[in-house]
Amino acid sequence: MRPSGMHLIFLISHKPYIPYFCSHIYKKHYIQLIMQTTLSEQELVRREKLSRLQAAGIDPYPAPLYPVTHHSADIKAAFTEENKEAFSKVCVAGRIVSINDKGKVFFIKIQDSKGIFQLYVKRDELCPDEDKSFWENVVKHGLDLGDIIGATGYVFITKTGETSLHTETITLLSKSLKPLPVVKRDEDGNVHDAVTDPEFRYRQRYADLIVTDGVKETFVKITKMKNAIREYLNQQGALEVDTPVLQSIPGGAAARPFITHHNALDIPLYLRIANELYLKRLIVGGFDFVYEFSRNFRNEGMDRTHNPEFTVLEFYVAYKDYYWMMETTEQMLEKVALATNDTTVAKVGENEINFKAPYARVSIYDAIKEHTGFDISEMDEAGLRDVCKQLNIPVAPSMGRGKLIDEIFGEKCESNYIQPTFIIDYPIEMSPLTKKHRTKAGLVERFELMVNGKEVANAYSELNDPIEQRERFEDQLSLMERGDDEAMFIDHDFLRALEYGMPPTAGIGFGIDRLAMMLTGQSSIQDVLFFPQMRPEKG
RNA sequence: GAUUUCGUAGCUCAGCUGGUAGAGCAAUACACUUUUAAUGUAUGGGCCCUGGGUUCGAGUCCCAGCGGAAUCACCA
Repeated sequence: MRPSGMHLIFLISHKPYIPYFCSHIYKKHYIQLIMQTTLSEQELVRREKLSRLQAAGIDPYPAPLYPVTHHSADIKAAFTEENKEAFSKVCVAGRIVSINDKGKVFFIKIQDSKGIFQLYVKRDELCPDEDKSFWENVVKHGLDLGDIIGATGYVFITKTGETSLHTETITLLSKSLKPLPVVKRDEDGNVHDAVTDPEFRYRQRYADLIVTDGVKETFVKITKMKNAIREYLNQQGALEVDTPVLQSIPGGAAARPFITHHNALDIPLYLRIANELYLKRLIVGGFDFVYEFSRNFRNEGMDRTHNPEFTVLEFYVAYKDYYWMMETTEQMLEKVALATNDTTVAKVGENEINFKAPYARVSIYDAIKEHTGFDISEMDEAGLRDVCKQLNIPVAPSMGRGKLIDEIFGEKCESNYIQPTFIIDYPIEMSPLTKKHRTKAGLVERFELMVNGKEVANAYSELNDPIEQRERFEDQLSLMERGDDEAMFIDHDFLRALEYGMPPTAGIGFGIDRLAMMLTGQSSIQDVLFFPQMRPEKG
């Protein structure tokens, strides 16, 4: 039978802040969450330890800065018996990840931002006098896995050969009240009892970062990748810009938007599905080369390659065309891959993908001919429907010629392009913002970059004829009337901008999360987003 | 949205054809002054996801719900 204390309810002393717009249901849910948090045995033990530390005059959450001088990995890399003088006064800090209690000696491993480092903590060193209360109260009975501590001392190498800190002082910097999952690593580097539950890992990414090997490294790589992209573009003279996330007309892509409401204006607003139309307005305004890492929002399904919010890098360059853009793309990706992984080859599952330029260029008609045997270049909508039927591809009546071709390609061709490949010259119906092909009737100057069977980038010679752009928008409108809920709206302000005159321009959008997946070898988008979208936790 | 599958201690996981729960790590206590997945001894810890049903009896079987994952559909 548990003592009643085990059922302690964690009460908050002040009134919880509940946002005024919360519905009654959310309010109820929120209060339940706070009031019904029952503590586990171990959580209670930690709270008791906290009280005992405070009673002993130790502040478990001290305010002053802690003068850290070294990081774990730096000491391990630099320390030798010969230069030990340089490590005679060292101050480190980190989270306790293991405590090995040897009686009057503790081996405590702390994890800092660069790795794990061992503290050798001897009772008579910390408490040289008769008074051993600090040892008893803090080291022996006050510390837990997960606590953040600081330590000073000198570096040495133990009998077993591990570079360690001979500890002279220990300071508790933050008491941990919630036990972390315990993951053990043996001397061969094998991990035991790793946390594999995706729900835990994604919901509590903070804990995942502490406990799961390689997670931090993945995100560091992603930042490197983005930095390399910025560096490349900045060197080309590009200007990084910001454009609206809240838009009254969600344009630039075919997708279902999230809708929200602006109270003061009393109008609906949409979270952007793309930033394309705004970047082109800036080209009209006289910038030659602009880019933006655009967080886009699409109200569609989610799975291992789709998150409701995701990042697209778009850039637009005046006086260029899509051929120029292909060259720029392959040059940039080669450099970015190299900067991220020190090699142009990325391993994704079974496949080795080489980002070294140049990449193959295949027209979409050739791709379809190669993988299905059908030459559809001259076919009308009825012919395409017949081909889809023969290929067992389900189609909807709302689909026009362009969409049908897209279906055939997506179904039968896309997955075959493992190495980076430009698929070029798309049918006009599926590209309402793209310039007509200079020589091939019915096609536009557009390419998609396929890598590992997935679309990574989409680019074109931008349509800058305002009259034709208006007609293309109107075609979209008729698609909408046929029932295509992803067809584009007419953006009159964008048309007005084009009427002032936009130089010939090449533009591209990169799926940054997908690129991140490939360059870090992850197979799900959740593993390249710190906080992937999840269903709300139940109360 | 559809199908399949999973949900047991803080963590990783056992639990057979139904008989009201086990291990390792973590926790608590003790021992051990250079350990390394430390060790030894002892102890505590479970609304077996939730709600129904079948049954003398359900962690186990059935139904519904919640949550996760995989596959498919839509999309990047």
